[in-house]
Amino acid sequence: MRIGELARRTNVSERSLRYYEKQGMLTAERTPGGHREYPEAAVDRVIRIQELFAAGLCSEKIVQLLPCMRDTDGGPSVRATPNLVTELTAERARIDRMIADLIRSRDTLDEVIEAARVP
Amino acid sequence: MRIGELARRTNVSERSLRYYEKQGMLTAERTPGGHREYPEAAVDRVIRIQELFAAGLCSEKIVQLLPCMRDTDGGPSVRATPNLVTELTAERARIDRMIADLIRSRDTLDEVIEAARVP
DNA sequence: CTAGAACCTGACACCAATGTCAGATTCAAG
DNA sequence: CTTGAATCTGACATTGGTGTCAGGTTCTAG
Repeated sequence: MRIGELARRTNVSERSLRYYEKQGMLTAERTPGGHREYPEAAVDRVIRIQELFAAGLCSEKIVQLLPCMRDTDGGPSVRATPNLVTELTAERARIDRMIADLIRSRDTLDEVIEAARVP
Repeated sequence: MRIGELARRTNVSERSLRYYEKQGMLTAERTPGGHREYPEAAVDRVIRIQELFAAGLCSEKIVQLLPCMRDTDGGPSVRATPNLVTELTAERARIDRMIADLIRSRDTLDEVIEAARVP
């Protein structure tokens, strides 16, 4: 598929898709004229990338991580180096703290919302 | 307490504390010479602010939200307006999605970490 | 009184993903 | 072939919280 369709299906702007490519997180074949041609699996990949961004990983980490992920198409996955594992473990801890924070904030919002609802 | 101690105790830079004040999220008495003097409750407040930032709320929303929060010192809290409640409800939904995303990303990391650990 | 630590304001820089625009090229349908 | 939609590259702007520096003032221990 081409970039327009990928953008529509993933809800990610074309701008961002090109950015992902430049960062090495996403690759595409090219038509003779130079237009990008994506495989079906790109949809899942882009969604994964977005999730990882949302989790606070920078593109550099994601670049390292992606080849180690079991893609939905079951492609062969690279084994993470010990060094990468260390980094990812730290990221995991950070994500845990993030989730805890979010839950506290959600509780705070719930309190305020509830207090406004009931006299 | 003064800004240095507050910064140390909350792990938030003095720079950020001054910024919070300028945005109207944090107030402080002033000494005759102009130095900020914070009450003990400021510690909790700053931590709350950080959590809300981490949850993706912008300072403007936080400004509206703060007076509606039951402070740890049990101060009188303002009732959220219906309009604010609507906005906060949307934020709450966003936080829920965020948590779901984070959990998926954490699972992804776990998979990669586990795959690297076991041959 | 004094020295050094702490604080003040204001300004500029940064980050990293994304938005946006311009001008040129390619694609696909008629 | 033509034409309009889609895509290309490259450049500049934005965002919002934070870092950092400069130059000056205030505080406090001795």
